[in-house]
Amino acid sequence: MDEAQLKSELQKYFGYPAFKEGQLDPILSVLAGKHTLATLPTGTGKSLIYQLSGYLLDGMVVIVSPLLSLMEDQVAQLKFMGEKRTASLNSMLQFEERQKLLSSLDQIKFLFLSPEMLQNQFVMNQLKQIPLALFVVDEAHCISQWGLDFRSDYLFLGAARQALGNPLTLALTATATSAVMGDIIGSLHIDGNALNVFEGPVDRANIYYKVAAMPPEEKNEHLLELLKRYPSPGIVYFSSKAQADAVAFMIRKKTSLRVEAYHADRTNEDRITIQHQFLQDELDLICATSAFGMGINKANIRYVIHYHMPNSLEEYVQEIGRAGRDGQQSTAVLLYSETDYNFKVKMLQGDFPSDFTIESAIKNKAVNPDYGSPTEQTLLQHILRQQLTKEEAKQFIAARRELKQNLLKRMKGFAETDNCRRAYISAYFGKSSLVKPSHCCDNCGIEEPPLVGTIIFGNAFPTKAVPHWEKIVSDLFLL
DNA sequence: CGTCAACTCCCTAAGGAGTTGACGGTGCGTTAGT
Repeated sequence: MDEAQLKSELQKYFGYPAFKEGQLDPILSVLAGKHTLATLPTGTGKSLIYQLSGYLLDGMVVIVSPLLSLMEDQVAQLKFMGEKRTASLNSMLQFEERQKLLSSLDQIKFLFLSPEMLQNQFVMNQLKQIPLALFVVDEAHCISQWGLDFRSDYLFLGAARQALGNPLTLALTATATSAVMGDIIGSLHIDGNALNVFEGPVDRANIYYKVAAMPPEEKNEHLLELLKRYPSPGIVYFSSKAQADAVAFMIRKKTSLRVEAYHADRTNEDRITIQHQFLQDELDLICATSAFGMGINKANIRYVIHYHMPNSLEEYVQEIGRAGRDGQQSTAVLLYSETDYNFKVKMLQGDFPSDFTIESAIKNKAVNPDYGSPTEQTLLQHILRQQLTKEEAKQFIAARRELKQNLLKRMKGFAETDNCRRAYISAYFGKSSLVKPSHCCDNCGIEEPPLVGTIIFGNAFPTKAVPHWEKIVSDLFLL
């Protein structure tokens, strides 16, 4: 199929007159029967790639997705477009619903599920009965980011693929270094000769980069100064749930900004409500941990501030990439402190099993569930599955530790460089050419660009807060 | 890493000095049944 024919199919199925940048080539590749890995910035219509390809191929499209909320969003979107042959197979289904779905898979065109679900033998047996058009791995960087120490089922996607007869495969992600792409291809057991890779742009020209170095105790003050100048909405990222809560509380007390904290300790209901309010512009900013963001498609986010740096530049780029999807000028600020870096280095040490733990796990052929963090246990289970010797296991752990430390060092390098930060990111992702926008970064000696929008800070709702009775009583008795 | 809260000790008791320990984040599916 050529480009002109594809365009008319696009018109027919979706009513769009033209493809967005980066969509066409992966679709042509898939339709030519090639396994395909494509990196495209979020918000540029990644899902259309498997949707249109799926329509033009016979059989069911299976989409592996990391989050229940993403599956539900995608199903809702397809149903909204009139595609009823869509379902999500996950733990939210009642047994009867699940049974009904699994016994009528031949009625389904797009099936969403988690990597964990593909470990279920009954599910796999049902899937094997159905001809597959395409096996899609959405947010494929999760394989590399989570597979070894967090959600090990990501490592078994390759085995699941093979059990399903090596179906045509499409892996999609926003950004990936060559190392991450290597992890993805390797874990999926894809034959490199039958693979096409398409890399989209990494740079986001409308985001201005800035790093402000300061000791931790000055961050609150500095953050308030920024919020005084920046129009809503925005995101502030933290690497601790407690600090996200504390700073959200502080902002609520000192400004009239509408703010909520978002992290894994919030209830599901709260998380859904907060996300919804944010999307509806009913919140000005969210104080979040890394739990917030995947699948968030909000166009008008004006700033992303990092109260703490993340563990890698990949994560940083993903998180700041949520700003300025509408193309308007936006700003990314990192509040950098070497204390934070040292703390993360220390934490990284505790993330890995000691030699003693490795040896006893291998000796007992089992992981002691009472000892070590969940991530350590996941790593040990991997060691046992791979049947590594003690020496191999120690080398594996040492290499893993070094890799994580290097990721962190490159993040630190970004914060501390005196050269162009945009160029640093570009080089990190292996891009050779870079066109610098007029508002590049603080190191390019360029003033921070003005942002368009309404500044709320302290003047929108001048309310004198009435303290809760418990607070009055507590103050009275100096509790 | 370096800070800070909680604890112990002193012993007349109170509160000050010294010591110790804590200190990060991401989510599936799970339960019986096909």
